[in-house]
Order: sequence, then structure tokens, then C-alpha cells
Amino acid sequence: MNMEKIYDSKSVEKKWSKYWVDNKTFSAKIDINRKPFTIVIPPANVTGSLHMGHALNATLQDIIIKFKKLQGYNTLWVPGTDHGGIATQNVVEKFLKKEGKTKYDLGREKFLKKMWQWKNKTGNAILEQLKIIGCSLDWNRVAFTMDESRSKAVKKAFIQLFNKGFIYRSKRLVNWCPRCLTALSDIEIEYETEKSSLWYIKYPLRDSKDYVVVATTRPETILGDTAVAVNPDDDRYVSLVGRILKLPLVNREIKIVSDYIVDKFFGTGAVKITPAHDAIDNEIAMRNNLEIIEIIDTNGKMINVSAKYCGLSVEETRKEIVKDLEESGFLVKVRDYNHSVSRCYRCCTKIEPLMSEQWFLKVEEMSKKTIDVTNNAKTVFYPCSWKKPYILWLQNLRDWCISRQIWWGHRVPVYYCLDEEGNKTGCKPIASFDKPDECPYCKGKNFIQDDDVLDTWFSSALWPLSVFGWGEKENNEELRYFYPTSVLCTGHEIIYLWVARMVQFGLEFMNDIPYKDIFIHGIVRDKHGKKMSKSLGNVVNPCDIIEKYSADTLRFVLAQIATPGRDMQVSEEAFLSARNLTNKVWNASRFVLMHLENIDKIDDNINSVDLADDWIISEFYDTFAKVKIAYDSYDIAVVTRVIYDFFWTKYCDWYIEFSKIRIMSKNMNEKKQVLSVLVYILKSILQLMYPIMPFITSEIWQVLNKDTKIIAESTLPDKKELKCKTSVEKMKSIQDIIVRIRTLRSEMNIPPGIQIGILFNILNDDKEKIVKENQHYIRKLAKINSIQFGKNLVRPKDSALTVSSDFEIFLPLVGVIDVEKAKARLLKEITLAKQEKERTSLKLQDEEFIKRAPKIEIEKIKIRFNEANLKIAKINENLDFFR
RNA sequence: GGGCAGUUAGCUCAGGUGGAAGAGCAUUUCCCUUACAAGGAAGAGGUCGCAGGUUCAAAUCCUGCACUGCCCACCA
Repeated sequence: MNMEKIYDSKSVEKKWSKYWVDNKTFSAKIDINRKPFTIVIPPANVTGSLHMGHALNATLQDIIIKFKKLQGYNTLWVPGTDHGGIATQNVVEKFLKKEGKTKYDLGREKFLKKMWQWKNKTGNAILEQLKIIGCSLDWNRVAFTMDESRSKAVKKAFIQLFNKGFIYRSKRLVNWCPRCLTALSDIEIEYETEKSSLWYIKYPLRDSKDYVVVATTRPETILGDTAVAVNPDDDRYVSLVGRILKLPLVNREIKIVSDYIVDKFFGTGAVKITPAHDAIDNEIAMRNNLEIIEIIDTNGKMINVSAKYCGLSVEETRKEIVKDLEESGFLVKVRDYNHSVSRCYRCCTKIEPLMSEQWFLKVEEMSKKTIDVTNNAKTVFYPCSWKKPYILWLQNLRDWCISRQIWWGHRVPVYYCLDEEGNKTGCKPIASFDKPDECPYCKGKNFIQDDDVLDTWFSSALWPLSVFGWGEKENNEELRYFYPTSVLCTGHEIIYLWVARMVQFGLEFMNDIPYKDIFIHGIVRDKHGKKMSKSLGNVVNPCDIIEKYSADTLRFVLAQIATPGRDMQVSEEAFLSARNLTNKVWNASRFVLMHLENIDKIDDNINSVDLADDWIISEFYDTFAKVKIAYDSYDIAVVTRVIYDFFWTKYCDWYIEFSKIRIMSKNMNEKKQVLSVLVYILKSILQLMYPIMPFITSEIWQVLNKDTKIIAESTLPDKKELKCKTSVEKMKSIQDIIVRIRTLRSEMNIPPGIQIGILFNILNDDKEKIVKENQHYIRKLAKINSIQFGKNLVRPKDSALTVSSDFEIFLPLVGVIDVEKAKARLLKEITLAKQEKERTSLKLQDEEFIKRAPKIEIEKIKIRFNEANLKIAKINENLDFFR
């Protein structure tokens, strides 16, 4: 058999990732006899290359998919990428800038051509990287949010919503990025605390010498003020409501209005109202029928203001205004103030709220349905703590601004009828797949398409439908079979941007949820808990890890830390430890294979006759059960830990060691017997590990099963009926004895090379048989060359000893024994035993405890008390020898 | 302002339906024993953030508080 001494992850991983792709191992077809298990990948932006977040996200989905496949499901994991709207356009614009050009120099058509070139060149890098980490995606189904099929889905969805009246055009206050030159939705902005000032400004009354002082963080917007608002319950101002103010510097006459939204206790309790450039002011303006004056244009420059300020930037204007206010005596005071400013989530430029005509999507009805399916547990969050904020968000959701003033994206499929001079006729616009032939209203034949493109999240929201060809194929069997998908796996940063909207669209277009389970994982952080970012220089690149260690190592570490919903830290040490595991797996397998070499055939049907076999099989099924439960709640961290623990501490540290003894046996049946269990458990471990570490397990599996199926197409074992669970208890006794002797040897400084004899007093007759039957294990693992069993053996002179409630072991060491050491350890043991006796006897004297505690607990304490007592007596007896 | 997490060994984190504190890494001692020194054996190391409460019994449940992080908000 061909297992090199050192595992060569590089060549093995290369081989298998190619094999899976070439053989289409993970291609899925409709199979009505099998249950589907489907995941659609969160499509990565074409701008990106794989970072730790992607690696984690992909690894977790892959683990789930692979496990379900082993369980016999017809699994499908759909790959794909997202065109990434603004983010991607920004990247290409940056390249243009280096050439000294702007997109306007090229024009829309040429610019889009450039975008496509760029996408075609770099867009698939991330998919290739997913192949490297071993993802079992169906590569026949790679989808892109702007490919033909997905574009049809977007058009169909838009037209349907448009004709239903859910999509409408309106001029309102929107979040505007003056750098990207586009509107953004409410969740595409991020807040950042900024050190700024609060300016207190006098607004004089028109008809008296009095004035009102307002506090503001944006003095420059004074130019667009159309009112001052106060709280109707504010005694200071109640008499002023309705009075007229003269706006400083501008001299426009504005009213004092009242509105409950105004906080009496903030600033002066009077707030200046700039309806065109502030969301709250805009609301107040709506309620009070105020004039809206736009003073900032889409470039962030002043308009509709006096020549002095016209054309200045917002920052410049602020300086000028403050200076002018101060000079003319309107500025009362300035104080330092921290407040949060909104920034574009794509370029970090400060958002400028302004009035703009945009396309909006009504969300009320869809949100209501989405809340319902969440409350009815048709969709379930893992962890469930996301349910509450999710519902809260849906309840307060405002209509979604879906249009963007960029070029890269799905162009709004709305057409306007044109007259002969090329002007819009004013006929109702038409939503349509292609340019309409004829206007149904005026019979005109000239049309122009809307200039805007859709928010990139609009096409993302259709992803679970569009990947199956919704909108393209009629009578879609694939969609019927694979939809709804089984689970959505993503980070919490896009729950609102993406997850909620997919559910809304799924319910809208399919009348069914897109997935039942929503598995939210944490964010990968560095070892200090900081978010990874290029600017901090703390980015751990998954490709570097793969290069340095292996893909299996990377996967294992990510799996190990993936507690649902919690952020996690990665560090170099974690990779070392995972690398050690792969090494251990390799070597344990080599051990098994080595001994299989001269064996013609082993029985596939294991039948255990030995305690060690019973024990390891029992432990395996216990582990297997725990693994299945952990998968049910997507707790991959637990899955990983449980498997690791079983493999290392049970299989390697104990079972393989036990096996060695029987393998050495001359008896071929005995040899075959133990090998059959060794192989059976090893294969099962490989299967459990395969979803986490697919490469090394595939390689070993193939060596073990030359002529049979690859591990990816294997099936997990059914539960074996175990003879009894008592093997675990019995084994504990044997292990306890071995550990005790080892401890004694270690503390007495007896080198492992020296074989010793022991005297073994059995104190508990129930244990006699089991200990005697398994003494070969004790001999071998504790390096004992002779055991003398007895009931009342007397401790030989110069011997160390260890005592439990079941037995007493003497370790005679003539000439070698360090009497003081032996005595010291007895004193230590007796101290512990006395503490135990003290603790338990106090409990047993406690009347309330005896009265109220469950019987089983009282029994446990009694046993512990008796054991402690016995131990103390035995140690005392032996301590006498040292006196 | 509201909400949600977290606070356990030097570090990273498990555990937690209440009934004798766990792992990995680091550390100490011994061992290159024919799967593995990327290993094995044995040890040391914690009043489970603070203060109350419930209970026979609290790391675990409840209430406050502190600190850390995240999310949401109508922070003028």
C-alpha cells in the first residue's frame, strides 16, 4: 500500500480538487426518489478575491453539503458571482482615472464594454479559489447576477412589481453619495462618530427685538431653512408658535412651527428646519406644509443661493457662513460636539441627503408576509437571537429606493414614449422586457429607456429563484424540485441587505419561502479581536494559509471556531494545531494500513468479542450521535471538537494502543478481528472528518478502499446494535488502573524503559473478573512484566502504592524507590481524600439536603463518602510502614 | 436612547435543562517505545467580571452594576 511517510498535502489537494471538477462529482440532477438538499452560495462580488470571510462562509456551507450527501440526500450547492453595482463600477473607474479618463469620456456604451472586459478577466478568480479549498459546488451551474438568465429574472420581477403598482417613481429626500453620484437605499449608509461643533445661532423675530436661538451641526444649511420648529409642550416657546422669524444672512421670512418630534431638552429646544437636506426636517415639513428649498446639488455644491455662496462646496460654505454669522452678530456660541455622520458604504464619502426623483418599491405588504413566516417558524434563524432584530427591522421598513444613477447594473426596464421631436410625450411609462413596438396610449413608436440601473441587491434578492431559471423557463421542473432551498448560510452583516429581501421576493414571486433555515455565522477577526482590514495590516489571507499549511488545515480551523452567531479569532497557533491533526490522521491511517499489508481479507461485518472493541464501537456511536445533533443546529464548532476528541483521545491514545497488543498475536483470527474493528472505526472517522477535511480523508479512503467508491460518494454507517453500554464503565476501570500506575511511575521517576512487577489487591470483587481478563492491556500500557493478584497482599518493603475504592496497587522497587517521595505522594493523596470526606460528610449531615435533594444525588454523595473513607484507611495503613 | 452578544487557566475558547471546573496553545518533568518528536506519558495552573437574590445546592437561574464588542434609532 502506498502511503508515504510524510503526507504531501500539496499534490494530494491538487489531485482531488481537479478530480472532483473533472468527474463532476458534485453535479446534481433531479431525482424524485431522493430528497434534495439545496444551498445557493452568497454570490461574491466580482471585484473580490477570496478573504477569510469568504473562506469561512464557503467552508461552512461545504461542510453542511458534504455531510448531507453522506447522509444520502441529493445535494446541490449552486455557485455564482454578483456584479456588485457601485463597488465594481468604482474599481473600474479608478483604473480609468489612472489613465486620466472618466467614464463620461467613454460614454455609457464604451464604458460598459470596459466593465464587461474587466469582469470577464477577473470575475472568476474567486470561483477558482473555491475549487482550491475543495468546495463541492455544481460547476455546471455557475450563475452571474448579470448573465442572460438572471437578467430575464430581474426584468420579469420588475415588470410584475411595476404592473402591480408596487414600484413607483417619486421625488423625495434620498441618501445621495456626491462621489458615486447616485442615490443609495437607507441600509447602504454607514454611521461614523465625528468630532464636530454645535453652533448656536440667533434667529430674530420679524415683529420685535426678540429672537430665538437654534442649535445646529450644519450652519451652512441655514440657506435652505424654511422654518424653526419647537415642541408644542415647550413653555418657553409655546407663545411664539406661528410667529415669523427673519432668517439671518438671507432675510427670508420663516415661520415657527410646532412638532412633537422636537426634543425639548436638546440644544435650545428650537431646531432650524431645512426640508430639502435633512430627513427629520423633511418629515416636519411634510406635516406642516413647509416650502422645500434645495440648496445643495448632486455634486455637493451650493445652488439657488446668493452669488456669494453659489458654487461653493458644503465645507467651504460652512466656513463662510460661520464667519458671516459671527461678523453680523448672529452667532451666540459654539461648543464641541460629537455626532454621527452618514457615509457611503462603498466609498465612505459623506452622504448628502437631498431631493431626487427615484424609483421606489413598496415594501409594506411583502414585509408583513415576511414577518408572518418568521413568527410562524417557517423560516428559522440559527442562532435564534437574530429573530427579534430582524422582525423589528421589517416592521419599521420604509420603501426601498431601488434606482441608482450608475451604469453598471440592470437598466430599469421602463420605456418612455417620445414625440417626433424626441421629447417625452407624458404618456404613462411602460415596463417591458424589450423596447415596446407601440405606445398603447398614443400609438407612438419612439421610445427611450430609463437611464437608471437597479440596486445591485435587487438582483441578489432574486438569487434563490434566478439560479434555477425563474423568469426564463416556463414549467420549471428544477425550480419545483430544488426550491425552496434548505438553508441559507451567511454573515450577519447582510441580514437586512440580502436575507430579508430574498424572503420578501421568494414570498412575492413563488408564494413560498426561499429557505427554511437561516444560519448566521460570525465575522473572522484577528487574534486581538480586531476586524481584519487592509489599513490595519492584520489581514490573514486564506490563500497564504493554504500555501503554508493546506486547505484542510484552513478548513479545520474555520470549522473549529465557527460557533453560530459569534465572531471568532484566527491566529497562527490554531493553524499549527490543525496541521498537527492532519499529520496525526495520516499516521494513524498508516498504522492501520501497515498491518493490513499481509492480511488477505478482513471481515466487513465487525463482531466484537473484546472489551476494547466493544468500548470503541460504543464510543464511536456516541460521538456520531453528538455530531448529528450538532449539525441540526449548525454548530460546526461542536461537530469539529467532538470528532477531534474522539479521534485523538479515544481512537489514537487508547484504542490503537490496545490494538497493538492483539495485532502482535500469533493467532490470525485475533489479528483479523482487531483489524476489522480498527478499519471499521477508521473508515467511519474518515467519513465524519471528510466534510471538514475532504482532501486527506479522500486520499486515505482511496488507499483503504481501492476498488470501491470515493469517500464523497460513500454513505455513513447505520447504527450498530450494541451489546451493552457497560463496556464504557468497564473500560474506565482499566484505564484508571493504567493511568494510576503511569502516574506512580512518573512520580517515582521510573524510566519507561524499565519493566516492573506489581502487586494487585482487589478490594471490590465485582471488578476482579474484568481486571484479570484485561490484564494484558495493563501490562502492556503500564509497562508491567508481572502482576500478582490477591485479596490481602501485604505491601512489600520499599514500594510505592496507589489506592482507589476498587483496588490497591503496590509497586515494589527495591533500591530504586525514593521513600520520601513515596511517602510524600501518599500524604498528598490522603489530604485530598480527607478533603473529600470532609465535604461529603458535611453534606450528609445537612438535614435540608437529605430532606430535599433527589435520592440519586444523596446516593452519589454517600458513595463518595465511603470511597474517601476507605481510601483514608488504606493509606493510613500503608503510611504506618514509613513510620 | 433602544436592543443583542460576551466577560471561565498566561493566550484563544468550550461547557452551562443547578448536583465534585474542560480543550487547544504556552509552561514543567520524563521518554527519539517498530503510526506519529508536527509525537507519547505524567504534572502545574482557575474563589467561572462585580454585588445581591432564589435554592438543600449556583460557574449554571433571577435582578442590578461594571467593562468590551456589535446592531438599530427621529444624536437638530
